[in-house]
Amino acid sequence: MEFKATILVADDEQDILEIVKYNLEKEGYKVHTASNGQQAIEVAKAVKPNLIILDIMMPYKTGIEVCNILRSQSDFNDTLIIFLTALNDELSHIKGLDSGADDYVSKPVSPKVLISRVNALLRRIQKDGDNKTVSVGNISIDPEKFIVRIADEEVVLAKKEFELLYLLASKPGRVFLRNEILNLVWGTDVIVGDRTIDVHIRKIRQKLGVDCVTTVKGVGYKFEM
Amino acid sequence: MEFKATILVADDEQDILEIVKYNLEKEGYKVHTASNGQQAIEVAKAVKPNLIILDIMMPYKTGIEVCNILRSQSDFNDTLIIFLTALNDELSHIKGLDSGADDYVSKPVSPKVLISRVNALLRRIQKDGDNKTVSVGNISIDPEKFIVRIADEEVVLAKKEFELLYLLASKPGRVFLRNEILNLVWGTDVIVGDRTIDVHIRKIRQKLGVDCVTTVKGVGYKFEM
DNA sequence: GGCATCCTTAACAATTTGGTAATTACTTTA
DNA sequence: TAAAGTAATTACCAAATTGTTAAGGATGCC
Repeated sequence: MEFKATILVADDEQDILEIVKYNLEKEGYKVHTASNGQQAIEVAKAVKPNLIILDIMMPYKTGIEVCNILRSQSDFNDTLIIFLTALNDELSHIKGLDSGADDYVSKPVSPKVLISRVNALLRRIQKDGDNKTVSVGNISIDPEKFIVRIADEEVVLAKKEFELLYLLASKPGRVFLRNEILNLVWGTDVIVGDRTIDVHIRKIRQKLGVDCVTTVKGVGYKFEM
Repeated sequence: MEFKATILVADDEQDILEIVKYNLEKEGYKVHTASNGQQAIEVAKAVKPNLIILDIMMPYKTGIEVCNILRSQSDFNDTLIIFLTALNDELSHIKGLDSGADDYVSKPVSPKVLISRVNALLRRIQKDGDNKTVSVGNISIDPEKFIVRIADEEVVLAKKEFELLYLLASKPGRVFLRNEILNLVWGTDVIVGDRTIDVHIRKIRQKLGVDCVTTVKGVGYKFEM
């Protein structure tokens, strides 16, 4: 993955949008922006960000409304939400958090502090074992060297095949839904047909020779020995 | 679960300790306390809290030190840490978060806001336990791996069978009306005949081999050993 | 440019599944 | 005990899902 995470920033003040965007990008995040509530929802649906920084007082829909709408959709269960707002009273603070947000930050705030808070939240959901070699049974998968070994025998996989296998093997036994696979291997912005997954799975099975990828009909695939 | 979660509060000011403890308990949390850094570590190891509220300036060990020590132990990977401190400068704020804490709150803070923040953090963690393995007797049902085990023997169920069994087993002993089953497994917008449930129940019983799904005539079905 | 490899898609085959109907068996009630 | 209501069983078929193959465009390498 190229970016650490994808973040959507929604604020109706252009200045703030730019400052925040600049600082987040400097930190290695992929940043999208929206300048009102309605737009925030649209962009969120389109790019499925990992985290959303929301102003509260915005035209069309307030941040609170946006938060409520997103929280009511299971697609956004894992999406972190930070309110970044000039509203500094206790009640807003509590209302913001209780509406399902993960953090509430009052303006003005230094970019550094904001970044630290973003990092802190994302740290929690960051995938463990990011670039580590996975070993299951006599199969080992090394994402750094891009090598798969079966009983010390080297197997050459193409990029997508490798990524797919690595994903499945990163949590042996766990079933990955077709949707999850699409999101995690292909990304949310690429649209590929369902057969594509099958074909790659087939190539993996073919090349590995060992039957270690199991189909769970109607659900997805899993890796197991 | 008796308590919503277990929380450790560490502060050297007795007043604060009591106020925070009182408010957290009112909210349904199990609360332990410590009045210095060293003690905080000991209590943490003893009770394995879900969340720790740490003052920074404490005798023996500062909150930052406590945080670093705990974060270096894998036992406390999932333990949430909130700094609650009078240090209000930007640098402390950043240092606190970057040392691995999940939130940083400056004193003075209203108990309500603190509670909201605690709730917000714990909400995240508890969501993870969403699809968790259900175990009753020697049967375990793991929705992540999509596996049913009876005394370590793996049983393969089809999707609908699995969903149905998982529903029943999620509340052992509780009777699910046919209507409930239809709504929860098939959804409200799908219309299927009554016999359909029977047939799936039958397949489950057949595949499991153990008689753990009981018919309650005229009412519905329940799971029990 | 020519060649090889990779990714994706389309088309079709193979398989699994989920649902229904028909029949039988069981329970409850009158 | 008969009748009515409810559930179990069986077998079958349609729909959904996945497997397989082949082909074309894209990309990179020599």
